[in-house]
Amino acid sequence: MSFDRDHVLRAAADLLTRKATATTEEVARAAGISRATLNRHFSGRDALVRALEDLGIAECEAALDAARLAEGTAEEAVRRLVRALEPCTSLLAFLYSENQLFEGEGQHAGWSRIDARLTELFRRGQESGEFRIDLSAVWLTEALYGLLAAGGWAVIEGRAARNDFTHMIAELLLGGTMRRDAS
Amino acid sequence: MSFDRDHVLRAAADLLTRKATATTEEVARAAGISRATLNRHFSGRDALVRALEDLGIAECEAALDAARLAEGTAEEAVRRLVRALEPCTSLLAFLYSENQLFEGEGQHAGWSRIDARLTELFRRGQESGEFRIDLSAVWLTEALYGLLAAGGWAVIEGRAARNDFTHMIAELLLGGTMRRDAS
DNA sequence: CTCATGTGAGACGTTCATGTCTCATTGGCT
DNA sequence: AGCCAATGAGACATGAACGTCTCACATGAG
Repeated sequence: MSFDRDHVLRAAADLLTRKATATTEEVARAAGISRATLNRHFSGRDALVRALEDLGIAECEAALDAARLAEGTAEEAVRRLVRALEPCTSLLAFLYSENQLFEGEGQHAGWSRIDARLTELFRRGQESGEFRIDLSAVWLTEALYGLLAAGGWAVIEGRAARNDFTHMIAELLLGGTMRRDAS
Repeated sequence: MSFDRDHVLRAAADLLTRKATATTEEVARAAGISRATLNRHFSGRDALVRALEDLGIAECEAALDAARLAEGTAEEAVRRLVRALEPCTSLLAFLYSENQLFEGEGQHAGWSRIDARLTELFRRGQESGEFRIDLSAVWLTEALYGLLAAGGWAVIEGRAARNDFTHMIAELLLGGTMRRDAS
């Protein structure tokens, strides 16, 4: 009966990922609480979305830590990264589209930190000679976001299996569509 | 002074891509007409979005035709495809996120046709031995959408140059991040 | 010139999401 | 048992977006 903030945030993320325009009443119902209680703990819809953003950033940074991006080859690091990011994909997909939904308004500083760490990973791969240099590290970061969101939605809508998620994204991002003749 | 339907649709697409929640008044102002006139020609916001969807589908199918997906190698076809799709990327990005915004509601039959043609292209590449078969053709289609949207937004927000668009997307989709040792 | 069509500006009513408030009830703690 | 804090249900007011309508004006055709 006691208010479970984390549970509410996860339920909200699940619903809003499927339907970004859901009303606060729908969010409350999905979380199993009343609209009044939702407003008691999050002063307004904006505050809820911001809390979701904070949660997403925290999970994302935790995933980056767990993936140990600086260790081993960049290729291995990217694989670990995608695997670590998989659990928070739906939240990421929601926040990704939410960011496109509105104009500038200055984005959360956390995203800049995450962007920087991802870009650094791709840059490391380029400097070590593993990754090609004709695709900028910034673009590779953007592409990773896009593929994560696309994969997340494909899974949600049943066009892809959740088990394939990590493989699909990591393989496409690293190896591309073309068949490799020789290793 | 005479009403230019096509011009209005393009202005609406440009604005809505940047700000999907724009008001009908903002859309009208962006198109240089009054809100009343906008409502005279499109009975409601839904009708406008549907018209945008029809336009996007038509342009997309025209691009598929122009790319001659059945000719040459699948790789060449994909490159022609990305190049042909580039002009309507912003419209595609808007419709892509718009589709995720709402639940099912049955999607336009045009998208199914386009999906089928794209999937067929990737399947052809797999059967000819050009493309790897551990990534399903359906997923490659989804990934293409995701990369197009990511690229479109990156260009809009100035994180990537429009000139690089075709190269960025086609190269990443086909070749991936990893450097090729031998051709 | 005259008239008709189409447009812009603005007012108006409606709908809907939202935030706040009240009040009865519940569940836990002493 | 008795008390306190938190919750759920519902009413209420507010504001925004929308669709419709009216009226004045302009442009083009006859």
